[in-house]
Order: sequence, then structure tokens, then C-alpha cells
Amino acid sequence: MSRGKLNVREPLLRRLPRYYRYLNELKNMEVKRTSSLELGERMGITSSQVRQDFNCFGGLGQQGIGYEVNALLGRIRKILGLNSRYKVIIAGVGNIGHSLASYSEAASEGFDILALFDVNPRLIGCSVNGIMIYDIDDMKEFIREKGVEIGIICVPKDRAQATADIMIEAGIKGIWNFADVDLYGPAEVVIENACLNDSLYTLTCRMNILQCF
Amino acid sequence: MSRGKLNVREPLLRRLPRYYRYLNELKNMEVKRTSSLELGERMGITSSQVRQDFNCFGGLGQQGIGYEVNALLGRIRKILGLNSRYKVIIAGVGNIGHSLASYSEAASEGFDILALFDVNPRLIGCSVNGIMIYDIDDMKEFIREKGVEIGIICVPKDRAQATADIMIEAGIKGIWNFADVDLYGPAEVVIENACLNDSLYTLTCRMNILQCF
DNA sequence: GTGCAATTGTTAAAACTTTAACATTTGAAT
DNA sequence: ATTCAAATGTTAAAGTTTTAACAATTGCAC
Repeated sequence: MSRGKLNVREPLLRRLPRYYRYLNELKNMEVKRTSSLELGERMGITSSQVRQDFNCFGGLGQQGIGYEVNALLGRIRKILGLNSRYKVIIAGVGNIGHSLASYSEAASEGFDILALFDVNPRLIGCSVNGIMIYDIDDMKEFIREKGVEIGIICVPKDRAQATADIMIEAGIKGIWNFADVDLYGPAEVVIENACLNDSLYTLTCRMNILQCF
Repeated sequence: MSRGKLNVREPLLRRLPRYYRYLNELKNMEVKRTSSLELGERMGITSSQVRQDFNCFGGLGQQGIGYEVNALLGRIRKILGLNSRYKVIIAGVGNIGHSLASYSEAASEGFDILALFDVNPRLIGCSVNGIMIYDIDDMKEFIREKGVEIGIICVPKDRAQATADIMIEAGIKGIWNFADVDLYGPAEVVIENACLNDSLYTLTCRMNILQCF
């Protein structure tokens, strides 16, 4: 039964992974059932918001009772797309690329990092965490052949858009970008800019404002 | 002349680092002057929003002319708190902690990473990128003595809040958290949760929704 | 089995954010 | 000198998001 395009707006989209985390926490505490009030209090949001949010997906709870942790978790897991496995590659084996490749929990969460790519001839042929590093010139073909879905961009910012363009041409579905620029692509390719500097500057900005600008 | 607390709301706060980036780009292209229209087009927002945003800081442009790139950049730099230097430490020398310590651009941007801390006896005494790793039990005293302002949390999630609490007790001003949990503290301590998983799940969620849920 | 407390789904109001509109200012062309 | 085009600052409208309110539903106590 195929329904229309889900209307998940930006603020809700940012809350969804948090719901997922807090529900996992409850699950680990072996809590079977929760309420919009409890969940909201834990997360620092109103119960109204929790109910409103869950209603976007069409009533995940039961009136008078609350929400079943497991069922809700499963539902949100699915909405987040975490029921599928993803074929992933990383472009750029600098600090951050290396670090993401070493993050071995990734696979257990459904993200299979198939290969790393770099321009540096000294790196090509080596491996990180058991994952081979290939010449970035071979990336396009690799994506096509293996049907890679997610590309992680960890190249220097002046190479980032070009790298993204290659991924897009090769038919990638999503790009997770760690370079210090915004990347652009066609609407059917999802791009998430995870610019770490922006996050840090947000911190200093708030520190600065607190000291009564 | 001390003014009242600047009213920078969340959406603007998230745009500020982007303005900073795009203005730096213009500066590097040796563009001397820009307009809300040009800047907005580059950033994919309306000129109205650009003007509205800058007006929060009291008119950074000149009517009929536009905005001087250098002056505007300097002003935003200051608002972001990037005119100060910051004493920084990193707790947890795993993948991400290691990677952030190796990011040598940090120092040139005003962030001096003074020390790393970990529980692992094998790591204590080693150094990364010239920065020593100390026993995490010594962290509190270190923060107090050196007047550390920013703490970066890269410890496992089940240790994250405890680590934050120690930092807060020691008088830290801001916490940049990479652990997979939200951290909480008193209002006067700024906490920025840079949960990478959340960002990734946002990506998969959008990929999932595009495929007509 | 009735009433009560708990809790959702849903509707309405309030708050916030973005966009549009326009008066005002500036510099350049004639 | 006047006019015009290009811009900002600012006010108002539109749109979005959050919060509040409440009817409907459930389970439990009596």
C-alpha cells in the first residue's frame, strides 16, 4: 500500500534521530511503555510536540494508554531508513575520513563501507580497518559497478564539489559531506552537509553572546 | 558600550557560520562589495532574509550601495566569537578525538588544543600531533589551572555526561559533544551536541522519504 | 458497572520565521 | 541639477512551527 510522500519538515526531521536515541535508551532500560509526557520531559520538549510529531505518521500510540516502546522504536527506525543496509564509500582518507572508516560500529548499524578513495599514491593500496584504499579516479566505476548508495566526502574543500559531481554522475543516492563548503546537486540526490566548523562556531557564538555582547 | 543581550535565534545562529563561509569565499575572490541579492543567491536564501538577518546586528550595509565584504566579514567574525583565542582540551582519544587533535588548522583559527585526556594507560604519555595525552583523572585540575574554555567530548556515550560534569565543575565555558547522547548542564555553560549519527540518519531518512514512503 | 485518572489524537491559538513590499538613500548618467 | 537604477532598512503579510486545549478512549478501583 503505497502512500503519498510523507510530509516531514525540517524541524521534525532533526528531532527524529533524537526520538530514536531516547527510545533506544528506554528500551535498554527495559521500559515497555511510555507516554508523550515522559518522552517529552526526557528530551526537553513538550508532550504536545511529541504527540503532534508522531501524528505525522498516523497515530503510533493508543489513547488512554500511551506508546509501546518497541513498536514505536521499530516504526521510527523504519522511517529513518535504518531497516535497509547501505553500500557506502568514503572519498578522502585524511583525518576525518580515516576516523569514519575506523568506526566499526557502522557496519552493525547497516552501513557497509566497501572502499576508500584518495589521490595520494602512498595511500592507494593500503587499507584501514580492513577496507582497501583505491585511486579516486576509479571511484566512478566502482560506484556504478557495486551500486553504492552513500558517498562520504572527506576531501579538501576545493575538491569537494567536483568529487560530489562524480558521485552524482555515477548514480549515488546520498552524500554525507564533511568538507567545509555547502555542496549542491539535483533534487533526487540527498545531500547532508555535516560541516563541523559550523557546529564549532555555533558554540563560540553562543559563548560570546552569553558574555553580553 | 555594553549593549543588551543579542537576540540571535536558532535559525539565524545556524546561518551565521554559513554567511561567514560565503563571505570568506567572496573575499578570496577579491570581491570588495556585495549585495543581499548576490549573497542570497549564492546561499540559496532570499535577499529579504539576508537583510533581515544583518539587521539584527544593526545595519551592516549602506543604503543604495550594499555591503563591504571585508567590513561585514569582520563583523560576523566577531559575532561568532572568532576574534578571541580559545584554550581547548579533548577528552577521549578514540577515532574522532584523535582526528580532531590532528586537525592542525584548528590553531590558526584560534583554537589551541592544550591537551588530550584518556583512561587508557597505553595512550597516557603518548602524544598526537605534538599534543600530550594525560590521565583523565587529571583533567579537572588541568582545566582549573590553565583556564581551559572549551572541552571536546569524544568519550563513549556512557561516560559522556560524567565527563561533561567534571568539565563543568572545573569551570569550563563550552562543551562540544561528539558522543551519541545529548548532554545537559547549567545555562551558563554552552553545550553543542554534534551528534554525527543524527546527521547520518537524517540523510537516510530523506533518502527513504524520497523513495515515496 | 460507574466513575475517575491517565493519555492519545486533533483542533485551535499563539509564537516564531520568512517573504514581500515599499520608502529612503546613494551614485552615476545625462 | 535631475532623473534613474540599485540597494538597504524597515514594516507588514504570509507561512510555518509550537503550544495549549479538549473531546474521546482506555484501564483500574470501588
